[in-house]
Amino acid sequence: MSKEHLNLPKTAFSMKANLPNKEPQYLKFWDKINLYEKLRSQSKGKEKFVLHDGPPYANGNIHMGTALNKILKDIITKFHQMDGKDSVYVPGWDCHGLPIEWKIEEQYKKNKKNKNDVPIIEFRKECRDFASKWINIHKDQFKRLGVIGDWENYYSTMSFDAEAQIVRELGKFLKEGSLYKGYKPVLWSTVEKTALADAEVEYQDHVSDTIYVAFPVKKSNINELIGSSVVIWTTTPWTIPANKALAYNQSLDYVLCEIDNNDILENEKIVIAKELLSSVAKDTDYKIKILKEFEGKEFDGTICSHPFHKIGYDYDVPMLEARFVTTEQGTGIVHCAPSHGPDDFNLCINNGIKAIETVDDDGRYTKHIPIFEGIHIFKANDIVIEKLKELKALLKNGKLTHSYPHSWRSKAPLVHRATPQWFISMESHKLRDKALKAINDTTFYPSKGKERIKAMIETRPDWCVSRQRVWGVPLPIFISKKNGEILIDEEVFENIAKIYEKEGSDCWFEDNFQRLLGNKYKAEDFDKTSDIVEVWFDSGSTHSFVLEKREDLKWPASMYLEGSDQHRGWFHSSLLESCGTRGRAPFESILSHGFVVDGKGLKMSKSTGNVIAPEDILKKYGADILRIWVASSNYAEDLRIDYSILDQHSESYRKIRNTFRYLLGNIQDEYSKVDFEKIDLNNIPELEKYMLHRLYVIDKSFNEYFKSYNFHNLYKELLNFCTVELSAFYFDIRKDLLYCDPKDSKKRSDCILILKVILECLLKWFAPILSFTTEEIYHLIHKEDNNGSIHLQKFVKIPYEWKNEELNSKWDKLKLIRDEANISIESKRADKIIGSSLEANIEIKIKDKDTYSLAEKHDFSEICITSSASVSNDTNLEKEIEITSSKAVGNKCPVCWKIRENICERDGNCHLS
RNA sequence: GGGCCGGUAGCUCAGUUGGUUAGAGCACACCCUUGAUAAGGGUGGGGUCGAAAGUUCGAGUCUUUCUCGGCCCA
Repeated sequence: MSKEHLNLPKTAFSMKANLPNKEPQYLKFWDKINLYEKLRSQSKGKEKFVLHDGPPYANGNIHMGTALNKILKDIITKFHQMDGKDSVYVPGWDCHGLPIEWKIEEQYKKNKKNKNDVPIIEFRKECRDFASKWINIHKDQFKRLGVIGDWENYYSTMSFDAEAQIVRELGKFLKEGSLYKGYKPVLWSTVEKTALADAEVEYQDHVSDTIYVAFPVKKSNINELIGSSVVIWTTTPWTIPANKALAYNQSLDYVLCEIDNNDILENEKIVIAKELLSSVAKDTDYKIKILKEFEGKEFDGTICSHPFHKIGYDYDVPMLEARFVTTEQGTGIVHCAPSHGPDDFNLCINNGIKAIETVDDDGRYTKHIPIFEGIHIFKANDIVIEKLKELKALLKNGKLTHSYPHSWRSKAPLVHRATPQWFISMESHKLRDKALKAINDTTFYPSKGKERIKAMIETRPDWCVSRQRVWGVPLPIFISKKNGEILIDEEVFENIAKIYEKEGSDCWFEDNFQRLLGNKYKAEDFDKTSDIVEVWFDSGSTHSFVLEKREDLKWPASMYLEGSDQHRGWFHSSLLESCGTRGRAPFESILSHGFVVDGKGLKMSKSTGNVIAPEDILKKYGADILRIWVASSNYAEDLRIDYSILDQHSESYRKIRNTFRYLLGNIQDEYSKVDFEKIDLNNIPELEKYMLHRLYVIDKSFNEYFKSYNFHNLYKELLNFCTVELSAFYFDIRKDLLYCDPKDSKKRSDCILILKVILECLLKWFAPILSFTTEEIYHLIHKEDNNGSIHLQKFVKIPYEWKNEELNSKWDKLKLIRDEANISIESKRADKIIGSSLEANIEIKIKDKDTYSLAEKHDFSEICITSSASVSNDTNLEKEIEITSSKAVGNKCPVCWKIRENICERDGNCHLS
């Protein structure tokens, strides 16, 4: 008997995947057939699923986080597409902003060029070119991951229509009146007369004046405090005139004390933190006696007077609870000048105290600072100290050398200074309430995202949308020279937008801005602001210039999908922008994923040396392995990755690949579509019927998992199906039939039919994840469909009739018997009595009558792959099942390799082929 | 420092309202097979569920503290 007479598997589907080399061919193919266009035209009129792309910043190569994000988006997009929707994905990029400006300035630095010598428009052009360059690089990197989208017509925040629409959006807030002018501290250089970004700051040692200042208590729930003074310590005496509040920590203990020299202060009793008592005593050289101890939380409701209350500073200075107050230095009570520190600003704004313009561009006190107006802040310390002494408010002064921010350019010390900024109010037009309601109307995956963003919206201050930079959309604000009022006229905003649509926003920076104003107003009557819009407003508006503007999309989006940091970023800004302008969220659902960390759960960083680049993975494993990693990881938590984890996934991939290979080999790559509805369930073997039931069950949970975006369980289900139910069970049992039966026997044909069914199911189930491999298989079995693609297919519809719970529970029992048989065979194998299971005969004894009557109808030599099997009933058994195996004696059939005493009916069966 | 989240076998993950001896796949070990062959099958070992305390007849599950890690804020 020669092997040619057997029906051995034969397929062109290689065992070795060679993904890194093969995948790029499919990228070219998708390009060639214009897959994206095909998908759109094919699904015209179908219900839309729009996953709106959160724009990555067009700067630097992609990293694992971006790869994860894009693959996850692609998997979801493909799932919905195959589910029968028109699932549209339009990628986008965020282009404006400081990091790009910074990159260009760095290049200037290298070339010894001065930024101030370069015209703004030229500088902006360089920024634009820089962003364009990275968009193109990103595009190729994202495509390589197998992501299908409208790469030709992507969106960007720097496109002319985007810049125009951003103006229109701001116009809506201006018109409504929720966009107002306020003040906020920024790091300011009085030398360069400009605000500096964090990246432009250098820290150097600096000698500062230090002062202990007493604030008389005016009102308190602790009676003993009346007539005492709360003492603060600061290294910036010049900010004392701008003081508006004091901060304490409710979890610290405080003391009321008496100091030995009662002539120096207005009040002889002082209040400081208990823990800092000795350091204050040492610092000031006073003897301090404790009169009373109390907890920080008792400060609640306490109001002090300003140390200058006698000379016109007669406002209340409330004591506010703040966690940033520590006992590292000072007195445990911190002086707050909302115009001169970010902590101070935030604490005060949350308590209804706004920052004002206390210091002008040159560094001189403004009219809001009585007595000191016109004095330069760098010369003010001595004057302030003198005044404090005079008014008996100074406990002690000294000097301190500490690390202090300086300008990287001029090396001059910087200050926090409140500058005019533009804010969107959270309250004036109920933006906070609208946003909170919108959160409730949104579905979150995972659900914990809801609480996270809710907590932020509940407590966030007004949204500052202005920045003192140049690479961005200019704030479309004109201020009347006559009365200082903002020009609010929709016609003007629309006029600007129309101009931007044609030529972009560069024209804002031209000296003559008459044409921006149109004919209605005269340029000479107005000042033009020089601020740009902060980039979160840009990206928060993408819904308006992408979702609303494009015919192929819909508003609101079906889903926004980003890393969990975007609860404060894009989810947040999009929510506010849309609630402010349209009263609802621009998304129906939000899916947030965790961060990529290394195999130990630590964040990736260059210094730790645990960074893995997507490029390395693509080269070594291929995109499909990376896609498996995405699908199999639980995105609700952080996602671990290292080479051992990838090795493991690539092992699983091989298992899946070989499952396909078995299917393809046995149908000899000759696939024909099976009409699921037409399978005659009463006319196929029970095992095949059982497999159809299994397909039904898997499909059901597949759909449940997909609908809840539970991919790691979905993937696990599919992988287990391949491993446990197919490879180790069904395929193993059916090898005998497939290899040894006549090619056209009824039973074998039935099996082949089921293999085709399984192939189609698996191929489609895996397609959104294994985008390349499933395409390879699709083309192997659809040679007629040259320009087709697996990604143009729909998921299978499994007939309800395939469901057969009764059969399922029956086979659960039969499988238990099979397990027992394997254990019995294994013991004989260990004793070297038998090798392969076909060398065994098994004798099955069953205690339970019902189980016996169920089992006796089956050929266990087939189920257990042995040469023979007997089944008998023995109610006297101790165990439920008892199986003895023995070495089969006789002749090995050259065809089916079963060992029989008689000649096997398959021996010499020459009509096999 | 604060807010939110998490820590279950080497790895990826299950573990319903607290209820038998905590599961699966992969990996690993050993064996078989050589007709899915750089494949396939079988058997098996492996976990003080991050730590401690508490509530309870009973805790992976509830409470508190601690610890490690992540994101955001400061």
